Amino acid sequence: MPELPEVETVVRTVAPFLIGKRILSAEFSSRFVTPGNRKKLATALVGRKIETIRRRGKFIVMTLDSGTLTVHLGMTGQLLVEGARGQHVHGFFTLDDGVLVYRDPRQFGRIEWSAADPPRVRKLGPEPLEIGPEEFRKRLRRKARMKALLLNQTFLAGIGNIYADEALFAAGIHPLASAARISAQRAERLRQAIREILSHAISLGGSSISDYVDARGERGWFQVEHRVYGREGEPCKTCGTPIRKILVAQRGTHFCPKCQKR
DNA sequence: CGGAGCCCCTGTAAGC
DNA sequence: TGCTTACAGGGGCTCC
Repeated sequence: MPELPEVETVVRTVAPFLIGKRILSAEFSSRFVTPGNRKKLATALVGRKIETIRRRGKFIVMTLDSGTLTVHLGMTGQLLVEGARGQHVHGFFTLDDGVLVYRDPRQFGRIEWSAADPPRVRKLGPEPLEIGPEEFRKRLRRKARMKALLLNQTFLAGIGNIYADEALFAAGIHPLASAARISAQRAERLRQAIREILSHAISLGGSSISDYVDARGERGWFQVEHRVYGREGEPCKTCGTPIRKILVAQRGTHFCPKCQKR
């Protein structure tokens, strides 16, 4: 499931192939990935030149010579610099040099074209790798439970289920802890943990749990360093206590009941 | 505003 | 073995 480190890796691996390229034609086949008039969208993109590409939260934002193309990978989306039309391919771009393929078995991803950054990008909270201690503490003054807050993209942009669980473990915070009651010290520990975990995950090309690969089709390696995510019943790497899994905000939530007290 | 609950989707795995 | 059901989850939505 692509979160900040995976999307960052996709952007880094796709950028060298895309910058300066022109879209000769585009085809879209999913009414979920590309809601609205798909033919119109395809036509609008013909002849457009890709000028910049960046990550914002879990979004891939491409500036074209006219308009902005925004891609969200959802759960199983892949942006590939080579490939062919086939099963689960819902976006196919012919460029003046090569092709760009959007593949997404579950179709939770979205591709949209707009004049500027779309509202859901504008609503995003700060980048977790950029936020400072004071702004972070200020944003924690909320009643929400920590796990739910970390998943909230208007709080911080880019953290999903895996990195929320990993960061809370690293900071010794129980997922059900109330955000507003986190001490200043522990809040700063959490901010640092988020930074370290996301940076480390980026350096390992992200986490490949099911079908995540970067734009070249390469898997990431951070999954082998997960301390809690996907480790229900296995011993905590710090204290040996079996990792527990509960449901918080409709998401599977993994934590160590001894290292993460409420 | 918070949060529960549901929905979109399909591959995989568990249950019968 | 083969069918059915549960589950995985990002994010948008409604409702309280």
